[in-house]
Amino acid sequence: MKRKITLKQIARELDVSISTVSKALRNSPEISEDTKQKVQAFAKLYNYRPNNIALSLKNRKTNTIGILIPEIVHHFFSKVIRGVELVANKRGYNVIVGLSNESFSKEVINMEMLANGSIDGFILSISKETQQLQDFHHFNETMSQGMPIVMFDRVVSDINCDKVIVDDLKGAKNAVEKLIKNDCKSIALITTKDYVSVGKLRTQGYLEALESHKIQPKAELILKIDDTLEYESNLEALEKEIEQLFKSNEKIDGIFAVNELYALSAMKVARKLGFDIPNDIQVIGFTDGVLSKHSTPSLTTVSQHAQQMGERAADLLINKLENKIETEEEEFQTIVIATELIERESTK
Amino acid sequence: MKRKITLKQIARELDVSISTVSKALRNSPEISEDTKQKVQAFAKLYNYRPNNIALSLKNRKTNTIGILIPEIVHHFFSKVIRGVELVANKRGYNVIVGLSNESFSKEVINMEMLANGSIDGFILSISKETQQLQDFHHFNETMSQGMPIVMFDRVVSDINCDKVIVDDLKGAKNAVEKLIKNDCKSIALITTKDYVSVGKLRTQGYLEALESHKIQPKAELILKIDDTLEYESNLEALEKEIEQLFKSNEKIDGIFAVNELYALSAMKVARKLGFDIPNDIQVIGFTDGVLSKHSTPSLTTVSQHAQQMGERAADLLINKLENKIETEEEEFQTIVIATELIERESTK
DNA sequence: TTTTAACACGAAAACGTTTTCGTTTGTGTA
DNA sequence: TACACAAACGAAAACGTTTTCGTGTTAAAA
Repeated sequence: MKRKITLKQIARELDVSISTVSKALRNSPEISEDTKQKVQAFAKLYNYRPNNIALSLKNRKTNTIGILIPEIVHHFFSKVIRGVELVANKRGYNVIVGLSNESFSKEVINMEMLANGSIDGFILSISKETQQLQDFHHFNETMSQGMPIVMFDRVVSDINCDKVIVDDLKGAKNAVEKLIKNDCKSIALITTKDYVSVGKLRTQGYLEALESHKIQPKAELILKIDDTLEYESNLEALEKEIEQLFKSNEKIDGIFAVNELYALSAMKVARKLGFDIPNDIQVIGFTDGVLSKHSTPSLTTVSQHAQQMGERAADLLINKLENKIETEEEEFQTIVIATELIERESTK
Repeated sequence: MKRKITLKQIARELDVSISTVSKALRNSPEISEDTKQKVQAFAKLYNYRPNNIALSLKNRKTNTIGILIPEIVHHFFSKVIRGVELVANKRGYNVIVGLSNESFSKEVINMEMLANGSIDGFILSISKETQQLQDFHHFNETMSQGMPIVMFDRVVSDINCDKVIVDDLKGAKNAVEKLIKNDCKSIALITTKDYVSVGKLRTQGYLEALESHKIQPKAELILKIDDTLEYESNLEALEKEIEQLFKSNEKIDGIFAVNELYALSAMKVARKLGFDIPNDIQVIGFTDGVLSKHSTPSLTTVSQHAQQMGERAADLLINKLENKIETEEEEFQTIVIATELIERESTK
């Protein structure tokens, strides 16, 4: 087991100085052709590669970006990671992943671990608990130390940093308007409690769509789920709530759900109650998941272009890292990714 | 924007040496109580944290593990990552992610990037292209430089390293035996071409199950899909092939598919042809995906315990990293994770 | 022959730590 | 008084690079 070879070892073997080796390998004109050839040949033979850690220390730059997300077993987030990885790799960066598991403290700890030199900047989406607590000191501290942050999807408007978001409001509005155009008269909304920023915006989109078509929103058609619970393990409870919704509002003929699972559950319950989709009830979800595509009937959804979000976020961050012009009064961008309504079988 | 504070700065401010600061912060008995208090207070005030990169360089240890997988938008792999991250974090390690995108060259490049000091060891699952090419030099080179590797799921038996695998053969055999017990007389297999190691093993499990029940396997009941194509984009082609399978074998009453999508497609086609699941045809898939749980009917599957695989792999790697007893003739383990048949609606 | 300039290379600092091994000071002992 | 010894601290090396700034040698110019 031969350890990796270093400049020092090459220098000793060839009886030259470390500086000479370094320069020879970088093809410096200071070094004679003879020496260059000798050194380069030797380096190739022993498969020399500069040590990244030493480079990072010297350059005070790791060429690594940290991505901090609430959950990785999640179609949306993994697609974002793919986008980030794609451009990061293309631009010579590595990606280090931290998971907050929706917990505030894990988010803070993870940030601190990574902020101590391991990475050059952050791409992150904040945890639910952080959204509830409204405690953002760790973001501010990190940024005040000169480490740039790009937030995506779940962002916090009070913080001054680059952001990549999806147009939740407009996406939701379009979806609901689609239902209205398709002749739905009584459209229910299945959403989350309001502290989830995206849930709130999508709810607002629903309301605006109704309003702009002179439809009076009814409180009993809006079901707000408490999603601090893991959904996967609380499917039955969710389905019960939805069933209740259907039973107390018999005229429901359209459903807009703020995520995939709510939409799927709604379809399942509807079918169980004897409704036909899309003839009796039309359903639209908000997501980028696999379930929508493969469910029966397949689900019409508002696509968020998750991978593109990741790509844009990575480009934003790397641009900032490489243009450190140290211009005081820096400015931050917010990129809004347009949503797209993907029509499938759950709507007419 | 104040940069992170260093030992040197603290030393200068307090008019002591760097060594004293370092020792004071680590509570060395060499330093007087007075000085310790002074230094520690100052450090706390300025939120001093040692620089990870400098530590890595000094200790020749990064406390970071690299995970290299073919694809991240994939339920199985993301669950593995979650497992890895979980124990890595608990044991004080960070996780850096590389994606090969099923490409040999990207796998090699990613390995080389990370092997140059960025990480202490690898957890990986090899790409399809690498499996086809049977070119494993990069693994051998990496290991010969003293960097440990743990392979999971898609492993290569010729390479001597720690491995975490699922008992593909037995899992498949159990599944098929379940179908046999459920009175299936004509069981079809939907699998991949043989170069995919797991596909091959699962096929073998299918054959062994038949054999042990004195059932003669029929070539026409075995459909081998070329999965070099992205499945998602070639769904129709896949469904055509399956439809053909059904039409030329009218007596099929059971299906074992080596992954989720094949199973789902089979169900879809079966329904389209007027079969009832599970009464006319029973279906079992092999996977850990979300689709199985939420499809209608929900799919009986062989679960691979992906997260557990990740956890075991991480423990294996970290143990090796921390027990570097430099005993020549080191030995490698292969951990086999038992599969579990999760019965849902697609079987009786 | 002397001066100059190009050439080829080496020494050393720097990045931020930790740790080993002095060195100084003060105190107690012979 | 001389000596040993502990206490408290500092200098320096080391991890592996890159880069700046010498420095010595040689060949060309004066």
